[in-house]
Amino acid sequence: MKSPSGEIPQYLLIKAQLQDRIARGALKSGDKLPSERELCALFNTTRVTIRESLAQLEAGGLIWRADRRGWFVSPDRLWLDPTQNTNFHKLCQEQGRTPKTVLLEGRVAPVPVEVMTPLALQPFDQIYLLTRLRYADDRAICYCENHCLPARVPDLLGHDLNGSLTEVYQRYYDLVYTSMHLSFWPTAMPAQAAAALGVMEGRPALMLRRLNYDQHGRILDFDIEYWRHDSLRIEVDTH
Amino acid sequence: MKSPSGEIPQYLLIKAQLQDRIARGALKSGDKLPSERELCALFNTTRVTIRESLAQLEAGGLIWRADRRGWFVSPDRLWLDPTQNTNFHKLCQEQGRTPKTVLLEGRVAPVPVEVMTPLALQPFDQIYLLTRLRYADDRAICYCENHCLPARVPDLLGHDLNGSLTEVYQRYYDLVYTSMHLSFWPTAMPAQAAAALGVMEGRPALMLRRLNYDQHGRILDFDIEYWRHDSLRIEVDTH
DNA sequence: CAGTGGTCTAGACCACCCA
DNA sequence: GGGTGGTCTAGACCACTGC
Repeated sequence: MKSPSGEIPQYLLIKAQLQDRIARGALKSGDKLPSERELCALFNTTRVTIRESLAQLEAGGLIWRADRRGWFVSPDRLWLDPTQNTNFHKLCQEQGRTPKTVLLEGRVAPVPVEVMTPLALQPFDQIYLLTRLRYADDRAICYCENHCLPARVPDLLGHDLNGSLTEVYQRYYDLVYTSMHLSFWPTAMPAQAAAALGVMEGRPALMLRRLNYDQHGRILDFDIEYWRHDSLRIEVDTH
Repeated sequence: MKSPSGEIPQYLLIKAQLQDRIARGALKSGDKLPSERELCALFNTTRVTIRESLAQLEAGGLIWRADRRGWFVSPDRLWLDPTQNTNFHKLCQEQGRTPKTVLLEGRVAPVPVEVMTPLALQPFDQIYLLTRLRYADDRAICYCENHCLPARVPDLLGHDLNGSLTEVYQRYYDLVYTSMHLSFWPTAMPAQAAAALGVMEGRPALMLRRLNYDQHGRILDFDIEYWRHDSLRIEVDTH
């Protein structure tokens, strides 16, 4: 059955029907959608078409896919005011979610080129590179690389980095995030972040870069974060 | 030719090659890519596979499609600090781009539900609804709906709204944008915005909502903007 | 092991754009 | 009118998941 000329394409009709079921609560946050082949049978079409509908719902942040496990209805977005110096754990708790941060790797590394300029370093300077994964309600939603200056936080790797970095800074180094320069834009999920988050490489993501300053106005560290694009809403208040 | 087991899929290899050509400048901003069928021949594969590669490059903001005209290399992103009260025209000029704003429609309308609460209105209150399209270098990049309060700006529709709204507010009503509450997240392009921007419905987009206040701290208006997701970078400085 | 999603083939027809 | 992208069909094989 072709979509006749001038009409709305099938995949948009299917998308609308699925969207409707989600809006009406017939499919709730966390629910698994029927398998692609079941959807094919339901809507009497082929997988290519079904997958076009699913991809659009994914782009809209209504559903997400767990690699090879199927499609699920997305939970509500976490929201974040980047100008407030709150940390991830507090944020989650205020919004009724259960936070978790896991250190994937912590090591000394030469400064990556794209981080060199913001951190005002030379090509072969060394930094602490922390790779961490953030969860809300046991769903991995953010892959995070912290580039920290050994001059500011000597022996950083000796501490437990599975929690809030803010608190480690404050407790052991007497350093407080005070201001920052933040930039972000939609991008494609890079391979490493994709693998850690269990999403597919190249799918839409939200990239966030943050250059942090301490209470003395000195550069403190530089973060690069990749968020699942359905998991975050940014709120800024200039009052 | 199948991608043998355990190897990198073809579409990622093709994506990488195209990405490489763009990075090396063999394909420059604004250039048109070869047609999909030519790419099929070049990489010895089918359109489904090629289109997967192109979709990923699009998701990453490296290329964009002009409906039924082909694929083009994206220009650099405009950047915007939402906490600075600058307007679109100044922004473009500072970044060496040629701005243009076109009024698509201006009319009195009942307040849409999702705008009612932020504007502190009642269900059947009326507003001025402006629908505008913003261009940088003759490429439509932002579809914008302004919901303005008749109480603040009586007779707004009597003025020329093809330029900066900021300036109209200031010149004729002595009102200045002073603070705002801003929220945004990645979403799918809705039908109306898609049609105006000449992109396809459902493709990734960046949605931005802004509640503006005047110099007296009163609510002034509410904007909903849809940006091509490859055209904007947000920068916030909390110094 | 049955079924899933991930990837891919080799076509097709259509509306629309541009020359 | 030839070529483009937009949509769709009807299959296929694979690696992996979950039972």
